[in-house]
Amino acid sequence: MDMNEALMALDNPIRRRILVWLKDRSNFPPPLPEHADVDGVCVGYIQEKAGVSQSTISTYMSLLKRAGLVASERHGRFTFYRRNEPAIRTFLDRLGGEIGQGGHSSEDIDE
Amino acid sequence: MDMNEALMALDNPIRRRILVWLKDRSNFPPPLPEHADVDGVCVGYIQEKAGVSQSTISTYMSLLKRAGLVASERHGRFTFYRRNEPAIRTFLDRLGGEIGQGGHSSEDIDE
DNA sequence: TCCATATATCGAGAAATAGCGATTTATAGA
DNA sequence: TCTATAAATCGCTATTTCTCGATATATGGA
Repeated sequence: MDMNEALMALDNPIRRRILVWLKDRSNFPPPLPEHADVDGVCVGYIQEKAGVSQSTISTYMSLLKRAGLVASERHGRFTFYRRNEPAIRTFLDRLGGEIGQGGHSSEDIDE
Repeated sequence: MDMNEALMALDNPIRRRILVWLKDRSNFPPPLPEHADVDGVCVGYIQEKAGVSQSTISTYMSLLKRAGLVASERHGRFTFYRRNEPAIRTFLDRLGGEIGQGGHSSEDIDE
């Protein structure tokens, strides 16, 4: 969990919205029957909702994944992305611990 | 409180550290006697601890201030910066509300 | 008024990011 | 094997950010 990468990934309204959308699958079209049990949303659906190009959405999802905020799973030709809840919680906890009120050492901030 | 600006300001280890340093004045040299009662730290001390140029620290503090995360107060030739605790709390609350687990609408995210 | 000092602002070059279309890769199915 | 499709990667230009030194501004004191 690289705080810089996570903050960078989140410094974009569309990428933040994607994280929010992924909370609830009802934000997306129903999955193909064969994927009814897969946990996550395929890139195409996210792209459609975000309204950016295919290459841009792929880059966005890579950034979110590199930051650890989402996880991906490939099923056939489709890549499904889902929130990485423990990582998101860790990120929020660490950010709050660092910059929030209360004692915390700045030594914990990695370059 | 512009979330984008705040996240951008925080996507830099030195700026995050400054916010942490400002929690505790013992991180800085003792104030001039005449400023013993002033709440905040003057730019020069922050610059010295951060180890960046004078113009850079001024820019850093402007970014943090523009994001609302710090407030400033001028006393004579000195500008004192201090944490804006309510704003920091608001920022963390909003970020947690948005991207944290639990129901929240993505409509709340401003472009 | 004149000077010293603290900070802000300006201007610039380097580096990073944004977003796109084109291309490549991987996979399912005919 | 060949084709179609989903997604990733590449290459590009425009924009933004980074960081600095130089300059400007403001203020207190001689």
